[in-house]
Amino acid sequence: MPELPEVETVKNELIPYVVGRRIASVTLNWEGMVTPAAGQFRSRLAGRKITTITRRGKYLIFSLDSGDLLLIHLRMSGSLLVGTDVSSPPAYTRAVLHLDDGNNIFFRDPRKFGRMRLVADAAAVVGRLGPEPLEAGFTAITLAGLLVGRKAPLKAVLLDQNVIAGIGNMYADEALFAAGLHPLRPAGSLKPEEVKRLHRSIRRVLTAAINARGASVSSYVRPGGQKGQAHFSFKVAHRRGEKCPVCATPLERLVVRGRGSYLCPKCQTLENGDLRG
DNA sequence: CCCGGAACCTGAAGGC
DNA sequence: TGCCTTCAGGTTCCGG
Repeated sequence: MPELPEVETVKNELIPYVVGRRIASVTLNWEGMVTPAAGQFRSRLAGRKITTITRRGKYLIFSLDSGDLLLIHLRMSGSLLVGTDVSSPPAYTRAVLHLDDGNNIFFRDPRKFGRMRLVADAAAVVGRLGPEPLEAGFTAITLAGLLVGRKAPLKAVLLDQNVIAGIGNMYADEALFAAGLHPLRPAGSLKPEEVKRLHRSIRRVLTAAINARGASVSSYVRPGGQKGQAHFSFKVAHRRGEKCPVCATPLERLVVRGRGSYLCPKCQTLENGDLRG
């Protein structure tokens, strides 16, 4: 699933193909994925030059010379693929941005969850997102302030995009394991030392995943079609039944707020202040 | 405001 | 082998 490291990788690898190019035209095979409606979406994009691509949380933001912003969210199964052959697009291609140099951006998305929104003001979509966890300003003190007073499970708070932007199910599990914290710990119950460990773990896990070009556990691939490598370094995510790499206890999966959560029951206990991790 | 659950989708995996 | 059910999870919406 595309989370912060996957979206960051897609952004970095799309930039050489896209920045400075014009969108010649747009093909929509699934009109439900765009806002505003298809006609206006196409006409406002046609002929526009893409000046930059940035990322905010799990959103890709294409800046256009018209002042409009194209916000793309890959959700569960989306990927953006670069190619020149329009006659044989990737399977499940829902939209195509045809560029003025013969390249095309294919939005492949088997489950049709992905979305593209064309807006004049990005804040309307991303304005409520929490801080970027890899920015310098995101300190252990920042994190402590976000967790204080919350009774919700730690895992649920990490997944809340309005608290911290970009963490999804896989990296929440990996960060919690690295910090030795149980996903059901009430978020506000962490001691300062535990918050520090969690802060360090979040940044290490996300940085390592970006360096590995993302995790291809599902249908995620990079714009050139290559897979990422980050999942080979996962300690617990999607490894039910395997042994904990630290203590060899069989890993478990439980459901937290409807999300499958992988953990080591020995390294990640519910007891307040257990510093095993 | 907070929480939980359904809905959106469809391929993959598991059960019988 | 094949049909049927369940699972997967990012986000939004709705009810309590």
